[in-house]
Amino acid sequence: MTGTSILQFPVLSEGVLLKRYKRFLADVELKDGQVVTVHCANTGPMKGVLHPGGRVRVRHAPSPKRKLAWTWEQAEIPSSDGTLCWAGINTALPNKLIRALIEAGGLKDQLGPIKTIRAEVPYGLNRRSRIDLLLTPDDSADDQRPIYVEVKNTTWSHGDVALFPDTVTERGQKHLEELTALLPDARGVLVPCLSRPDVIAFAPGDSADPRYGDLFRQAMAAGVEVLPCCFSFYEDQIQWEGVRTVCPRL
DNA sequence: GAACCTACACCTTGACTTCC
DNA sequence: GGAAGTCAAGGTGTAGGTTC
Repeated sequence: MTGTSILQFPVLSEGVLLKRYKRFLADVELKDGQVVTVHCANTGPMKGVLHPGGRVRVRHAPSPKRKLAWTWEQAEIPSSDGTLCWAGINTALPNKLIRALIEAGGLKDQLGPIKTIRAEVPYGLNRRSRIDLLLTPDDSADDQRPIYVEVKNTTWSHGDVALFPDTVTERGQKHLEELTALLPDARGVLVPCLSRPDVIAFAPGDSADPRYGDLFRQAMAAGVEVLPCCFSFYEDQIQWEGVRTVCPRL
């Protein structure tokens, strides 16, 4: 079912990134010349996708509850083959994307038939962490263990290999340890959401966070499953490009 | 009991402040 | 100087209270 639309939404507006500042904010010049301040839903260093002067897509979502009416959703980036492609930068999107993918049966081969999906379920030490998705296998599944799914968004790449993290992430390290600790009573699944279509594999970003790389390899050796899911981004939808291979080390 | 609303916790990471 | 805590914006889901 690769190439099928997983999420659809109203057409995004296109503009040019002027500058990003205070990590949460960016100024974008829209096609009509209007300059708007947009919420940047990605507080990380955004390696590989932060290109002032480059084209971006933003969503208009005015609300009394929001200070900013615009949200930065996508950025045009140079792809591994030298052409241009669009990448998703909103870190809140991958959870929805992976949930929609599972509900559509896109990971049935890897996860088996699923009965229920719950989001943000407390788990881990003192239940102070929350797993992104907790899956309950269908009664017909061979493996009846609950499936804990941790989703990570990545836009960084080296050549055609996607990398995560792009900076030291203690939280990411903790998530790997907690996923490993769930074994063997449950299945622990790490889903790197590859928010760019030009990558063919996934590897841990050792150069950014060597400890994360070590924990990643330990987790895989212990039985944590890794399912890098690749997506392509359009102005009105997101399509699934399939599961990519895992390189334990770049 | 169902539906709705509100409050709260957590998630993302880096800059800044406070304290030892 | 280093460690720890706080804060920033917005989204999401859960828990609990209220209403019908």
